[in-house]
Amino acid sequence: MSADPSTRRGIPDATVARLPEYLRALHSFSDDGIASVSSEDLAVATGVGSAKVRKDLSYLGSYGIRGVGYDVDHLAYQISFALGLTHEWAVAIVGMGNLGRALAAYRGFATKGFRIVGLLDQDTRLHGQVVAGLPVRPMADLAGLVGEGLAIGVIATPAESAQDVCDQLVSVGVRSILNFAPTVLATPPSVVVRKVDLSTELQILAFHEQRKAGRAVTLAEVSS
Amino acid sequence: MSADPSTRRGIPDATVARLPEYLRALHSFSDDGIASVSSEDLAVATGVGSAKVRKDLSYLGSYGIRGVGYDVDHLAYQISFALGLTHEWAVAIVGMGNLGRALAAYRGFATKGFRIVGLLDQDTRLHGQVVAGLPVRPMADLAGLVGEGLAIGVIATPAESAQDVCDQLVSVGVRSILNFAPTVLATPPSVVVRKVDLSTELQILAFHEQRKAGRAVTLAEVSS
DNA sequence: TAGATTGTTAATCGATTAACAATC
DNA sequence: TAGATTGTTAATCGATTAACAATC
Repeated sequence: MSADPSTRRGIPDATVARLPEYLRALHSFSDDGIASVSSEDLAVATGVGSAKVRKDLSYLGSYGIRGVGYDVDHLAYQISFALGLTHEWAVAIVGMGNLGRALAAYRGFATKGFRIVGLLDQDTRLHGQVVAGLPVRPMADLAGLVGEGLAIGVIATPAESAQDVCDQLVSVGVRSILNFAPTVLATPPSVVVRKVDLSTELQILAFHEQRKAGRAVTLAEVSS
Repeated sequence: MSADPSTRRGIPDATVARLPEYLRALHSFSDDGIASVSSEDLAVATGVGSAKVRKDLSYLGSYGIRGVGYDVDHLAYQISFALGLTHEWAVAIVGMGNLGRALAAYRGFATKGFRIVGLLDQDTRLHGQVVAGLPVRPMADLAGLVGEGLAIGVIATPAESAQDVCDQLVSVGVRSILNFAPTVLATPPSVVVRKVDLSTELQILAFHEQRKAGRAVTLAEVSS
């Protein structure tokens, strides 16, 4: 039984990355007044494949009912619990350029259980400026924020200062970092870094686009 | 020999996703005046593991020299070629909210071979407004942009309008889409969609943070 | 030649998928 | 009971890794 707590640890990374997607779909079903869904319903809503949905959910425990499906609200709660979303997480954003300001203004965080508790920048000229209702603060305020529960740091600085900022986050005890700067960060193994890189995403699309263009040329040649 | 053109197709997805990272490292080496690097040098710069670096590069061909390493500029060119970055790609951004504006202002695109050729929004009140030097245009202008070479569409709208915008992009012939809206897009199989979701990233970090917090509690209990 | 480093092999690991017994 | 759908198994697939022969 994978509901056994002793085997409940060790949810595969690929599964963890899909859990937020299922959660979003479940919230949407709940908003539509749908109380129960099958793995096939979730598959259609997330584009994931019903066998994979069932396998993923089985890592959390046995929360479905054979012949019936999954209770929408109960499953949503179980996924939230597994992801650690049953309490709020405090987030700080470092780097108040265009991207940092956009992130600070983004409403999606609050509704998902993340609270922005600090906006920071190394540029003293920005200190005190109000962005999305919060004052921009100096890096020296980091330690105090950690005392207030800061758990996750978001780096939205240029590449050049990202490692320095990362070191400061790590030194005050932040162990989860979301990095938007286009650079690889060196951190101790205890720190988890996830990276979002806009140029990398476009480059991967370019690779596929080029392959499609290549095929189109081949077809054009064949048909001429 | 994997340099054989007949086997050069079919670079694994995981490898494609790492090629931009190698390319960035190589540009950095080149800027520092370094002409030749080993797979170990690239491993350190990218955090990837030298065996994986060599395996990844072997899918492109045999561009290294045994006992010596890789010529920085030549390897950078080969990766650029494989990714389809030897010519410019035209990009349109749809959705001129905070995020869309930040993306429009981002300098990183231009230096990587992507040119923003259009900013669009469904809101008529924004039309004509100038963002990052370009006027915001109505969705009806999309078809014309495709005629001018538009290849990649970036969706930076709220979730509610993302599918509609996506359908419009697909209908005019855009087959590569980068989606920042927190929703799953339905597209024909010929369209490649990549998704960047800020909330999902934070939720994955929350999962790991929670596991660490759980361990810390256990340790605290043991040591008390 | 001696030392260094690639490119490739083969073993291992982790993720996906189809099928179906269990069971509501 | 008959129909539906889960949870799990086992096969398959793809990615990672260590080791080393090839070779500069």
